[in-house]
Amino acid sequence: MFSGDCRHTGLRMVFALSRDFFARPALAVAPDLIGAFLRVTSAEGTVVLRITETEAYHGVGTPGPYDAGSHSKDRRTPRNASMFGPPGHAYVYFNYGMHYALNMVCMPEGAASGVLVRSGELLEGEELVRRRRATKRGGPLERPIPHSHLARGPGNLAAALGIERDTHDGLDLLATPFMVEQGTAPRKIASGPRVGVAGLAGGPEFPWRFWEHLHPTVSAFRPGRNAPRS
DNA sequence: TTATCGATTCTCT
DNA sequence: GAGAATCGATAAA
Repeated sequence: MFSGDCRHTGLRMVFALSRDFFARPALAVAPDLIGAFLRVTSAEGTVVLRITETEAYHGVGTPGPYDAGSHSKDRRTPRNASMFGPPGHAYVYFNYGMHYALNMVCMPEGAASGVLVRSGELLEGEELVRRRRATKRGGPLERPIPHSHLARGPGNLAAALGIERDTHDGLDLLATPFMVEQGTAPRKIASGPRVGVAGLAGGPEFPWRFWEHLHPTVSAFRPGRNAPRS
């Protein structure tokens, strides 16, 4: 499923994912993104990580069961507008009063669908990420963050990449400052209920979370309120 | 190992 | 005004 333009960046050949890759339901895209590389550039520098955990969210216009856990389950609002935009763009939202989260928009324009990028393995830019994480915590850390936890969980991943709604919501993922590239295939992909999603949509009927089996960067599972246990 | 709780503010009803 | 696609610390088991 990996395809796209080929170009040279220094010594490395880079295969950017294609627009068509994202023009599918998020449920199909989410497992295919495990192992892909995500590159984000800013004035401070570049961070590259390998995606190890994703979740699919469907909204209006996307085939499949009604997804009550999705921000775009019923209608377009100012917050979720990017989710209805063209595929291969970013949907960034602010949550719990302190965290940003990054989604990759799927399906053709007009239909709402997105993949939440939950965790990644840091490949480049560790020093910058450590600085950003320390800044977010309001000062020097009492204990250094383990390498595998630097982009573990959606809030931490957004902080590691320096992503905020004002600056990144709606931007193209296939152009600077983003770039989503073909990566290295995971050994094994596991799936299960989504994290923190309330009700039936957070239960085993919706195994819409995907991760690389046994990978240390994958975040801990937390059931949502009233989510049925399997 | 698992459970609970506080921090903090946006979004939608 | 209620609840939220979270995180990390601390308490309990």
